[in-house]
Amino acid sequence: MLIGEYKHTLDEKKRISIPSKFRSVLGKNVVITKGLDNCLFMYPLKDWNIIASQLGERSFTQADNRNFNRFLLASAHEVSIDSVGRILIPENLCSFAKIKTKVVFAGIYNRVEIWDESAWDTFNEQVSKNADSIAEKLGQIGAI
Amino acid sequence: MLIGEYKHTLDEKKRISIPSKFRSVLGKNVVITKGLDNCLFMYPLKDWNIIASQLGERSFTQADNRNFNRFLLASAHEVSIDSVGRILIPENLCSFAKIKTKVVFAGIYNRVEIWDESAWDTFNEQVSKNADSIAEKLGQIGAI
DNA sequence: TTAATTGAGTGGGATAAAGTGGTAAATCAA
DNA sequence: TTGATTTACCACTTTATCCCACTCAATTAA
Repeated sequence: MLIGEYKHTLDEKKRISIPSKFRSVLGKNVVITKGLDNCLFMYPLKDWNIIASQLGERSFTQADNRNFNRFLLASAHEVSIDSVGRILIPENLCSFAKIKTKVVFAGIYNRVEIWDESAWDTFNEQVSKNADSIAEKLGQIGAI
Repeated sequence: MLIGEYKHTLDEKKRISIPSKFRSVLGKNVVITKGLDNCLFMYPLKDWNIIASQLGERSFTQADNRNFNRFLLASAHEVSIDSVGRILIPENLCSFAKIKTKVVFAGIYNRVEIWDESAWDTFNEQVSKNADSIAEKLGQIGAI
């Protein structure tokens, strides 16, 4: 399972090392794509394949399907983890997530979220404030 | 699976190189045709044959069928990828998609979309803004 | 407590591949 | 046959990938 929060630095070549705790779960090849709330999602290849095929099988005749697939599938990149545990973050994803040099990896069960540090801090602060009320809402609809 | 976003340049001879990641999936011969939202669709030959036969078998008595088939089937071109991985984009498709020199290839599961760069940027910006709400919609109908 | 060892994170250089531009050969039309 | 257009081939430039080396922190043993 992917849990925990780690801060690493992006080098000049847009390389960044994956937290070592995640490596055994992620395997050799992972997929990175645009996530919601301006972060990036990273999936182990086999989890990604399930998600991608569910999305990809949907008809292109519906505009919502087309657009969401453009968002998630077109921005996805399969990247492989190098011999010392690093990946290359593709240019367009880097700029989407406004990633500079300090990066946060957040393990969220079956995916890893990749955030620019300052964006993470800001977002996290907001969520922390509202965690109580979000929890109540989830409780009401039987989520927890 | 065809995923990822790549920017390439069309040369004077209307040649453009296919992203190398796509080549093994696409094979030697591909079909390009008019796509929705003013882009072009490119399919591996065998996937195209399936789609084309599904469309072709719909009755021509329905005006919508006739028109959609005119749109998709009539504008389709089979093109072959040359020794260094390039294709020629047919003139009429080029002007349909308003392609100038900078071109975006977007891999969307079983097809590749070909966009003029500026058109893609504009469109994508809109989609990114609405990604949250589209995701919620798809989530509600059990897509993800 | 201190030194040694291990593993993780970071940086840089060499090599290979991808992308692009141009020229020569071939095909077709006038 | 000649000119024009298309196809195939070759070459250069840039980008990406791989590999090696160094630093730092943490853990373990003397």
